[in-house]
This record gives sequence, structure tokens and C-alpha cells, in this order.
Amino acid sequence: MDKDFRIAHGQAHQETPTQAPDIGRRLRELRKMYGFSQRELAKRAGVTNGTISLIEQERISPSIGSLKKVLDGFPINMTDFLTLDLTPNRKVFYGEKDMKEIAGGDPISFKLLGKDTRGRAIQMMHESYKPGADTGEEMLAHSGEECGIVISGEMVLTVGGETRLLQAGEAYYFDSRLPHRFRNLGKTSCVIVSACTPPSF
DNA sequence: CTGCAATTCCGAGATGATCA
DNA sequence: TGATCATCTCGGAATTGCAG
Repeated sequence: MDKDFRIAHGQAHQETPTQAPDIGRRLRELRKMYGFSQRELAKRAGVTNGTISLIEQERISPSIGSLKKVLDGFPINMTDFLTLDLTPNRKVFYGEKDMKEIAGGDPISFKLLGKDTRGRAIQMMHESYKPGADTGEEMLAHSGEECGIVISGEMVLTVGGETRLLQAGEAYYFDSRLPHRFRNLGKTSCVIVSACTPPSF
């Protein structure tokens, strides 16, 4: 019977709740994200509000069965519940002042989404190349993969010996280990929105 | 003495009512 | 609305009884 396999081992009442993977705190944050009261969630899950309260306070360690019932009140599965970043103060939205210029700005501008990419799987940038801008004869090459979409203007992109003129609306995707070079040979600035993984800046 | 089933005890989760 | 409390329920551990 899964009912007897407790999420937190040992004496939940006496020992520190850090043994458990933050069940209570996670449940409370998830519930608030969805804007449910304890009673509302209890009704959706088919348990009592007292149970929700006790779980959130980590005064009980719910069985697998009852935790699953509670999670049925949300569109989330057990794995996501235990692994999702529910930190309430994580940054989601970025204004222009939150973008970090990492290429000097003239003639090439790379505005990095977020000033700190540590812990991220994706690096995203707003790139701008003035007419004549060139990443240089010395080809770029680094580990990872990158892709981008030309928003305006045009870009001559060389990847692994292959060259192509990309215009607004066109895009690229390549293994960053291949030698590559970006050149704006057009008459207007070229704007690209790009992504790279893992982050290289 | 050993092995097994039945019974009892106890701890912890869940409930429903109530409080602040 | 969230927290608390008395009570209920359930399952594991311990104990008991009995046959072989």
C-alpha cells in the first residue's frame, strides 16, 4: 500500500523538516500562484482544509496517496511539483535597463537578456550590427549551439565554409563549434534576436 | 522450541468543528 | 481565511495463544 510510504522519513514531528523536499513550502507557494485558498484547494483535492494547513506547516508528512490527491487540485504532476523552481522572487520580466551590453555597442551591440546568466540553460541576446559591422576575419568558434532570427536589415553569415545572405524574417541554427562569422554588408543596421546554449557570456 | 495466525497497542495522518 | 484541537481511522509492531 503506497499510503504507508511516507514522503518524509523518520519522526516528522520532532526532526527538522529539511529532511523532506520542502513539501509544505512548495505546496503553499504553488497554491498562492494559483490564487487558491486552503479551503478552495481542499475542495478541489477532496481533502479537508485542516489537512492542507498541516501539510503547509510541515506538521504532517503526507502519504504519497494524499499528496497525489492534493496535487490533483493543480494541473501539475508529482515530478514537476518536486522539481519546479517555485522561488517567489525569481526574475521573470526584463526592462531595457536589465539588458547588459557586452560588445561595446558600436558598431556591434550585443544586449544580453539579464545581467547574470549563471544557472541558466539558455542565453538570449538582442544583436545589432551597423552597416559594415563584421565579427572579423578570425572566425568565431566555441562549444554549444546557437540560433537567431533576423528582425530587420540583412546579414551575411558564414558557417563552416558556407555563406548565405539572410534577410529579415530568415533565421539560422548551427553548432557553435563550426567556425562562423557575421557581416552586415547592407546599407542599414541589422537586428537579430539570438539564443545560445549553454550561455557563453 | 518454532512457526504462524489472531489480537492488542500505539503512533501518526486525516477529519470536521471551531476559534481568532 | 488560516490555524487549532478533539476525535477517528489505519497500519505496523508487539504480544499472545496454539498446534506441531
